[in-house]
Amino acid sequence: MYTMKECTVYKTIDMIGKKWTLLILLELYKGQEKYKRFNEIKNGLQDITPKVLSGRLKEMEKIELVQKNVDSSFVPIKSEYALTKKGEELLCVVQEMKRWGLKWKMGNKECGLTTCKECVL
Amino acid sequence: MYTMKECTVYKTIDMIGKKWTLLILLELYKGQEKYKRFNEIKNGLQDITPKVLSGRLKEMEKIELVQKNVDSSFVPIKSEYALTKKGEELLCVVQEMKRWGLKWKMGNKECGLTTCKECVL
DNA sequence: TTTCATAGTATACATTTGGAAACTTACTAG
DNA sequence: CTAGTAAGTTTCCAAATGTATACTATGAAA
Repeated sequence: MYTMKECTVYKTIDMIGKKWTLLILLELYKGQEKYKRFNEIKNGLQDITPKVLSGRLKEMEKIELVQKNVDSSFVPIKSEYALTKKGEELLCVVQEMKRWGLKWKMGNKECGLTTCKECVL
Repeated sequence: MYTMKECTVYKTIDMIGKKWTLLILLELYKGQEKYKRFNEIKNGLQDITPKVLSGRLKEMEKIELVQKNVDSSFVPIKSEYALTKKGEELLCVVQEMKRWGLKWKMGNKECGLTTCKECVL
């Protein structure tokens, strides 16, 4: 018999539906550099606490949305995070959210690009 | 100064990011009838409790994703829910999730249609 | 020697969600 | 009178999640 848990959408939401996950994804996408450091992400997402960010990044690494590189030859140690292909392809979900959010105005002006790497809105 | 809370994506996730919201949306979309009754939705989403469903439907009505009609001439009372235009247009987000979920296989076979109104996967 | 920075971890606590189960109201059917 | 149904509500509890604050290691700089 059919169960909810077999539903693709259900499974997907289960993977990416937690608070911050998609916002971290978007933050990693922004800017011109592929890799971002822990504190860069943290500062971009102002309200996130290191505990939560650290937790989410680990989950995201595990399900292969994010790839982590550690360079311990640096002092202080240098950790970098980037989107994987799988993670990058999730951006279309974020873009649809943005498109929808802009259309059903929530006080924001449209920058014109749902795929803009620069604007913050 | 710029705050996270002004971000369109952030605001959108805040509105629709809670557990069950998108699944209820999808459930309302399924089938041939525009309107669905409380217990139909509940049965479609097996694991949802009436408390949670009731709560989500109210939130969704408030932000105008869902339209509710009550016909109290019926016995027992008849409540029906349908997607609004605003709600319907959120389905593209769900569709992108489905597309992504199918591409990065999670054990499901593709039905071929991300917009299928019938299949459960 | 004290301070600073990075990239977190640890601890304690508060708040938010969600879930299970029983209960409610109104009317109808047997 | 009892049972049943629809559409929830209520209560209580557990788990997930978030927050604040402090702390860690390492080495460089002042």
